[in-house]
This record gives sequence, structure tokens and C-alpha cells, in this order.
Amino acid sequence: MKELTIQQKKVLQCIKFYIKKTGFPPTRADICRELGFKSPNAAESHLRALEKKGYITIENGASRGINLTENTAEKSQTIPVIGLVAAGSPTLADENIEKHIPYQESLFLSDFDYFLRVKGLSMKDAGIMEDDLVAIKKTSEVRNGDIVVARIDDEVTLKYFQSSGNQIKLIPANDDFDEIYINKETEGFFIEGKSVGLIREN
Amino acid sequence: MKELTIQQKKVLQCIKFYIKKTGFPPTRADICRELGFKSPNAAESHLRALEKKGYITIENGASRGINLTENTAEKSQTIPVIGLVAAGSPTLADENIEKHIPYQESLFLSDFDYFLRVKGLSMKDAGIMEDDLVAIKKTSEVRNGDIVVARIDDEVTLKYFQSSGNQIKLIPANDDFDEIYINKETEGFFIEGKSVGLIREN
DNA sequence: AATTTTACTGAATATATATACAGTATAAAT
DNA sequence: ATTTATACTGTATATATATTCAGTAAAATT
Repeated sequence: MKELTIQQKKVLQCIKFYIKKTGFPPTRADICRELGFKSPNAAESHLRALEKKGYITIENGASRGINLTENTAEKSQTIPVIGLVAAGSPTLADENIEKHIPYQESLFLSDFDYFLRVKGLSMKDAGIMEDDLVAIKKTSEVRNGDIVVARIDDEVTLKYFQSSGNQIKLIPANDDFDEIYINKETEGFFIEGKSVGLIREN
Repeated sequence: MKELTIQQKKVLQCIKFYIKKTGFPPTRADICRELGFKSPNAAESHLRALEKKGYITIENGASRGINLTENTAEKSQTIPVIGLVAAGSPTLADENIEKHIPYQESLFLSDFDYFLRVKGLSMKDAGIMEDDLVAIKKTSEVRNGDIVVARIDDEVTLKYFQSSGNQIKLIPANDDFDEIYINKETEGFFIEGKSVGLIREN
């Protein structure tokens, strides 16, 4: 979809906000009032631009006849589920995506970017079992004690994070597994994100 | 909320359908067209009746200024979260409800009735930790190996279910806890439901 | 260098729309 | 028995609203 200008984005935001607030779309005059325009034609032309770029549809002749396009309306988005394969990075590349599941805002306390399908039992004492879906927020800002998605070359794992200086410890929650020691500057080492929630489908 | 007449229900349904179809509420004339009325005042009076009964609000002077009330709009339903208190049944009585969280259809494989907030670690080896939310489907039809919500008098617990004949075993997933043996016909024993999923909010 | 797009003001207008008023008739509530 | 609510038709109208036309000016594209 074609990119919007800053001003067009403002108008689109204004429409969304107005619908959320009132339950019905704004008139040209309403948009002018909200954004400080002095002519209804300012709103009109922006609306036609948004229509041309596919963000809204306009029912000609109808009052408040603005309809947000499917892509535009943030109804219930979907979140990708990514398999935790031993070899291969958990990127959002299409070939790694197992499926999409409907996403509900405020499902967890923090927002997140994708679900990781857990393989193995290395985190079982943390209550993370095989086939669980762990909600991952993409970030490299993690604290000691966080459960993180760490990549070492092509290997991806879910572990407790513990650092002191340049030394990083990746700690499993299972006595049958060993801790991993690694240096911050090690080539091929990267923190993909951290766990902010979990779903078990049974 | 006050009951609606058949005709008023038709009008309300018409409004909902119109919004779903077009993205904005209908005019009086639109309602007349949909329902075969010949006077805009027919729609007008029905709208005022719906307003009076609290199903919609009307912004006076605004075109299409109809807004569905919170109860009326079937946005995303909410599911109650119930605390697993040692004494006290996990019924859906108001005093037991901790909060409501937004519900997304097909979040789990099966549908469910409420979330149970887990206290204690008696099921930790099953990956069920303190404060987890276990999705419970109300049913007494459970199979061996199911994780069930069992009530014994006023005590409510989450355990593995195992039965042979009249003998029932409630098995914890933690060596520090003991199995519970009980008879099917025991007074005060009841299977409230079974677990069909889990959410951890971190 | 010429054209298109963006980003408006300002005025004018046809029409879409809410809404009031005048009736008619039946059912329900007080 | 009387009032109120339901369920409309039919007419009328003030105004809310979309939309066109005439401009101005800067930025982006071709």
C-alpha cells in the first residue's frame, strides 16, 4: 500500500479516533474542527487522497460515509507463531512462520512481536513445557533473570539470562541441561528478545 | 435493561447489520428502506424508544449519530478470572471474580468458561505455576489424565484425574504433595470442570 | 522545465438528514 | 377507565453535510 504523508496520517488518525469516541465517522467539518482547518475542502481533499491510496472508502453522497479499509482498521490483528528449530534463526521470514493466531490487545502486560513454539524441556522448571507458545518481545535490553531468546550462530535457545561484566550465563531451568557461558562480544551471539507471557493450547 | 419488543429488536438488528456492512450507522431513511417503513418517523420513534431503553445513544442534530451502547455492541467479550481460594467455591458469583479479561475466539482449541488463577505449586511438574491463568471448561465429563478442577466440600483444587470404578485418584504434579483418594459418591465431592489451556502473564 | 501532488483558504450550493407536527389505530399499563 | 406505549403514514422544513469551483503556494515527480 502506498505510503501516507504526515498530514494524511494525521487525518487518518483523526478519523479512527473520532469513530472510537463517537461510534460513527466524522464529517468534513468535524475533521476541520479537530485539526484546525478553516475550509471543509482541506478535509475533502485529504479524504480523496486517502481513498486513492486505499486506506478508506467513501460512499458518495452519504453523510459520514467513510469506511476504514480492512488493512486500516485495527480490529483483531494476528500474531505469527514461529517454530523453535535448532538450526535456523527465529526471524519473521515467511518460511519460519508456522501459523498466525488472533491477537488481542492487552492479552499480556507488555506488548509482544511473535509467539515462539517451544521444543524440548530445557525450561521445564520455569513451567515452560514442550509445544508451549512463548510471547516474545523483540529487544536486546534484557535484565538478569529475564527469560530470553538467545542466538548463537544458527542455534536458538530459550534460557534465563544472567550477566556480569562481559560474561553472560544462559541458565536452563532443568538439571539435565548445562549452563552456557559466553562473551558479550562473541561473534554470532545475539539476544533476539525476551519472554513476556505464555500460552498453552493443551 | 428493559426488554425490547419484537419490532424494536428488528430495528436494533438492522442498525447492527448496517454498521457491519458499511462501517457507519444508518439514517432514518436507510432504516425505512431496510424494514419497509414508509415514513421516516417510524424509524425516528423506534430509535427514541431504543434510546430510552438504553440500547443506543443518539447525538442530536448529527447525521447518522447513532451509537450502540457498550452492552449492545458485541465487540470482544470478556471472560472472568476467578481466584483459586482454598475455602470457597469457584463459582461465577460476583464476589469470586477477580477481574475480566478480553476474550478472543479460538484462543484455545476448545471453548471455555472462565480462567482460574492458580495458587500454590501442586501442579508445577505439569508446567502450571503460581498465578498462572488456567482456562476452565465447565463439565463433569472428564477422562483419565485430564487436569480437573475438583471440589471437596469447600476446598477446590487443580489435579490430574484418574478413576477406576468408583475409586477416584486426584494426583498432584509435585512430589511434595500427596495424592487424594476419594469415592465417586462421597458427599460434597464434585468435578467443576477441566483445563483446556493456560495463560501466563509474566 | 513542466507537471503533478500536497496542502490549504474561502465561498457557494444542491441535497441528505434529523426532526417536528398532525393524524390513525391497537395493545399494555395504571 | 384513563393514560401511556407501540406502531405506524404523510407532510413539511430547518440545517447538517457533501461536494464543486476558484484561488494560492510550496514540494515532489517526471
